[in-house]
This record gives sequence, C-alpha cells and structure tokens, in this order.
Amino acid sequence: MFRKLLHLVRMTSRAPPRSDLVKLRRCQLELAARAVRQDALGEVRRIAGVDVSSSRFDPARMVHAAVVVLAWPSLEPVARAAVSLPAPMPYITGLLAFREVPAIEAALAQLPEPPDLLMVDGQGIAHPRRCGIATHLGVVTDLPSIGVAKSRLVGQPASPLGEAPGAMVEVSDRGEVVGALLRSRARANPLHISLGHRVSLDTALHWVRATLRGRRLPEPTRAAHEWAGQARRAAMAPPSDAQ
DNA sequence: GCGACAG
DNA sequence: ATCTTGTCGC
Repeated sequence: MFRKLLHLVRMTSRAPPRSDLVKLRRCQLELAARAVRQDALGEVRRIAGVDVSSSRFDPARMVHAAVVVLAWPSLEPVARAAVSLPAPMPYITGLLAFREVPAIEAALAQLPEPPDLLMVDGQGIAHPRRCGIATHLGVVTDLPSIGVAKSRLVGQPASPLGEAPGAMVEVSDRGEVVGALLRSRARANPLHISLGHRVSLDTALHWVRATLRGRRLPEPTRAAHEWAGQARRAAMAPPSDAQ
C-alpha cells in the first residue's frame, strides 16, 4: 500500500509536493496501528543489523542498504547482503523510512533465510506518528525489530541520564513512554532505544546491551554501518581498469 | 511566529 | 548521512 505512494514520488527523488507528504504521513498512521508493542518473537539465533549509506556528492542520489546477520551468542557474521537503489526522495525529518526502506527490503530478500530480529539505525515508535524506520520496516516485513538511534527525534527523558555505563532512563512523548536512553559506554552520548515491532522495550534494551561488546554501538549496527559504507564506496569508485 | 528536527 | 589522520586521555 505504501509502495503505491512511493511510486508517486519515485520519478523525481526531489522533494515531493506537499499533498504527497500528507499521504505519506497518513500511511505512517496506518502502519503504526499495525505495530505490535509486546514480545512476539521466537528464540533469537540470528540478529540482523541494518543500515543505509549515501553521499550528497553522488549525482545519481543512490541509497546503499546493507544487512549483516550475526549469530547469537557468538556474534560472528553468518550472512550479509547489500542493495543499491536510486533514492525515492530526499531525507525529510519524520519520513526517513520512505527513503531507505525499499533498498533495505531488497537486501533482506537476498538473505538465504530471514533473521530472527532486526536492529535498525533509527527510531522505532519514538516518532511523531509512532512510525519510525524500525517500526515501518518491522511492520512491512513482519519481523521483530528494534530502533537504535544515535540522536533524538521526539520525547523527553524522565530524569537526567546517569553518567555510569549501563545507566538507562525512559523517554516519554505526549504522555506516552516511547523509548529509553541508554548510556552504552562511559563518556559517550547515549543511545536512543525504542521498540519497533513485536518486541517490548525491555526486550529491546536486553538485546542492545547483550550485543554491545563494551562499545557505544551494538555489534549488529556497527557491522551494518561498516558494510553499507563499503557498498557505497564500491559503487562510487572510479571504473577499475582490471582486465 | 519560533524552535526542533532519526539518517 | 558525509568530508577525514592523528591525537589526547582514561
């Protein structure tokens, strides 16, 4: 359904007309209504990190989506995929998913089997319409998903976040708990964790903490970021003269 | 009108 | 998001 909306703006990759933005926001309300905010996931053996890379210097305006699947508990990569597509539209605050999800879905489709859990670079329900990219992706794929963002979109912490590693505080927006801040590492800016789909906030925090390895970003996110960057540089590299 | 604003 | 190596500090 949202795929038809994308078609409206696909021809340009420039800013969609205002009337289309209204439709995209309505679409988010429908997706958000389908998001499951409780645990509805099986045994977690394969965790997928998801990320997208792009460059403002790219005249083709491509988005490069990468998925890296890590085995639990070894956290060793067992599968990876990357897909590059023309950006359907520019980045617009609150509408990130419409820019990035199509390429991510294509990358997920290349995996030999679907992962048990998605860690997405961005917000879940911590979004003005409770439909950040983690929720959007989770609902359209019906896979359990967690939002791991590096900065804030909406919401306020219940109290100042402690300095100690592991410190956590809930974040609320318009009277609703939508996520949490997590001090994943000492002296580092906190992670913004929110549930995406079929995962509770507690379970989301559990899996983020379980995959940190003492660093700021969880391993699935780190690996996907690295892979997406490699995919972009490979696609943008000058033509090789290897014969 | 002003300020905020994932990637 | 991206441009980018070394460097300072726990």
